[in-house]
Amino acid sequence: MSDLLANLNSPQLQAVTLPPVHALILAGAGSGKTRVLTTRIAWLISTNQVGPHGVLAVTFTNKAAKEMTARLSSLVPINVRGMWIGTFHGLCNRLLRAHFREAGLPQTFQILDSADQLAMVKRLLKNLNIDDEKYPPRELCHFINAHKEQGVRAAQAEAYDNYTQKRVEIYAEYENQCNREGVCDFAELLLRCYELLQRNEPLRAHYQQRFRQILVDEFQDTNVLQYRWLKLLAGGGAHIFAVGDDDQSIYRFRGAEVGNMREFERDYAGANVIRLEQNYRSHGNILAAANAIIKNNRERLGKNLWTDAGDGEPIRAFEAYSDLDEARFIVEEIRELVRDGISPTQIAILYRSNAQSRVLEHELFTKGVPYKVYGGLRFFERQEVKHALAYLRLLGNQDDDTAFLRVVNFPTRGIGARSLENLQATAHQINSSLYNAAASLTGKAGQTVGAFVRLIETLRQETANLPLPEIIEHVVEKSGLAQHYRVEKEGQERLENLDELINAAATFVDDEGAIGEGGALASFLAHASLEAGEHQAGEGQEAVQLMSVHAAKGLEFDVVFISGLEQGLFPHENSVNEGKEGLEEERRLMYVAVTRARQRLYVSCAQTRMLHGQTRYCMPSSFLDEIPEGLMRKLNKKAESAPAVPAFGSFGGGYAEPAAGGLRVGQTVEHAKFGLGVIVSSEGRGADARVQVNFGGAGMKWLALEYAKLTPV
DNA sequence: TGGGAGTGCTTTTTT
DNA sequence: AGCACTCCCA
Repeated sequence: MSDLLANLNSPQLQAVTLPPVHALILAGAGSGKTRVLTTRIAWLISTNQVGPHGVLAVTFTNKAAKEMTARLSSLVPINVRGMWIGTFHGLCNRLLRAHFREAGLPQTFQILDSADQLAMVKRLLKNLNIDDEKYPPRELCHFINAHKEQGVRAAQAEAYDNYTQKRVEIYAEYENQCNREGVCDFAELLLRCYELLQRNEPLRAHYQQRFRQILVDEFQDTNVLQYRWLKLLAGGGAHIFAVGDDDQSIYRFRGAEVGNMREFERDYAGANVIRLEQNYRSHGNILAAANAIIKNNRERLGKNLWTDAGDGEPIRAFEAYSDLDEARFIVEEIRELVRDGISPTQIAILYRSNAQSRVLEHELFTKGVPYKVYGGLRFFERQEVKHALAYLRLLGNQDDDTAFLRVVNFPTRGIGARSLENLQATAHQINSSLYNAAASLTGKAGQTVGAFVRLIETLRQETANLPLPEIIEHVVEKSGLAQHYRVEKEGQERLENLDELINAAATFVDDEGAIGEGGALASFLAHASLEAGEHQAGEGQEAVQLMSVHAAKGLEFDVVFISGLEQGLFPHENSVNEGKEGLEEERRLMYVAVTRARQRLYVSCAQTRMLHGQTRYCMPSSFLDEIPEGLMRKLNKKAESAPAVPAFGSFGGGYAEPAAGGLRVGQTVEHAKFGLGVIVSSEGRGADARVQVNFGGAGMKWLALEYAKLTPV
């Protein structure tokens, strides 16, 4: 016990040893959040205030859930296996599997990932003869998800105009289709689970009695429905221990509701609020910069991080001529750091958008620096893996039209668009799944599709009673997938991934041991949908880490480079256009980026950047101005290296003479209304001369030189 | 049926 | 620039 609580600081200790009450822990970056959370659980269990059985711990990512489980089992000698520690989606899935009948789902219901959802919406639009230009499928997905995340079904959705009315109708059709097929999208898992508990009194009472202590990680990322779900579960007198940091809320764009933190304080008026403000991660200058930046946000619960680690090094700032120049600078610094003995794994390059990684990768590759990029395509999202999974899904649930369409003609077996149109029409008529409609099909289509259905039947018979990995092996082989990739020119890697899928299944069976409701296949498929990533190869490799700022949340490194700090990129113009809220979210993102660094932080920007195949001229990010000068050391090159900025008119209008007043492309200018901007291009001459100016936040403008007053800066 | 050419989009991302 | 998607022709 004393071991458990040793080395906690006073607020941490206070949080961990609170009596069973509602509590909100405002945990700043690097303040020992995960430690407090896990120690709290361990303390509650080891002091017999709750059994492992009575704990419900919720996280957002599988990684966080795994880490919590691992740490917990090292803290207390209990079997953490059966404990309810997981992601919102994972836990809801578990609950729905256990009570599939009450939830109105087939036992082997399958989970649609975002790509599956999009495919289904597209299919629906086609069937309903709706113009997908007027109703873009992506927007519809967002519309549907946003409603579900607010707990709103199509039947309750409000529409004040015809356009929205139509979207609600599509939403309703989508719900029907999902029900017909017996599939759930991600948001559905939560909503379905919530409704089940709300509607089913005995079930609710059961879980309310069971979970006495509910702990939530990253509470600032919860959406409306998730918070309601928590409140519902806690409704029988359980206590909620919520840990979060409003300053690190960076998922508003996907429905996260920072307001939940204030709401929590209001809903549980007696809740204890404890602030963890001592940072154990970063040196003083880095922390001071982070604090100075986040201070500019108005909507905050208030919190100021401090450290007793000393000031440390100044923040290094670099303004490059171009993105390539910036990449060169970063890679040069890294090579020096590595020569000085810093481990490459302790060096991270962060960027706002994934597209920025390209230049950096190129430069790292050229200089022979090993690196690893996080983000991008995940294992279970690869096409060959999705194909294999689609066959497996059909074995488990033949009504899964998405899976059906994915593989009915892959590898090709002579089933063309014509046949499928017929099939879909028939299915629509007799209100059945495509699979079942196949029997009613006549002619050539009937034969080819019939052969496919028989293939699935045969596979089902042949694999019944086989262990999971062998099922997959058999299906991959007999479906023709393996042969297809064997023949394909670039198929080798895909074949390897299919082997890897079989391995993943073997590992899954070993790890999970117990087979959940609906058998090994169903639970493996759920696992594949819910845990699309984490399958990172070469984890322990000595490589520099490249990732988006979002992906870096929760991680820390000795040395961090924040690249591309340019107005319009970071903060991103799309966010800035969303107004104050958008800008504040970008600022929180910057805060997250800065607080990843332990010892040394670099911030850099470029005057020009290739974006979407075009050169853009940029101004330094306003966030750079928010870092106090005294904390920074500027490392800019001397002017001797030739500026990458072309002279005025060297492209665009073909205007050879420099314009009056020393204006040229790349020149920073000031405008009375739009503020500071950079000249991007020019056209015309004399009285017709116009320049295009990037004003960052105020946008891109064409201005006539004769009228607009532009002062060179 | 399937490949090649043409078209359009492009912030962040977990589940 | 790069990628996904569509369309059209052999």
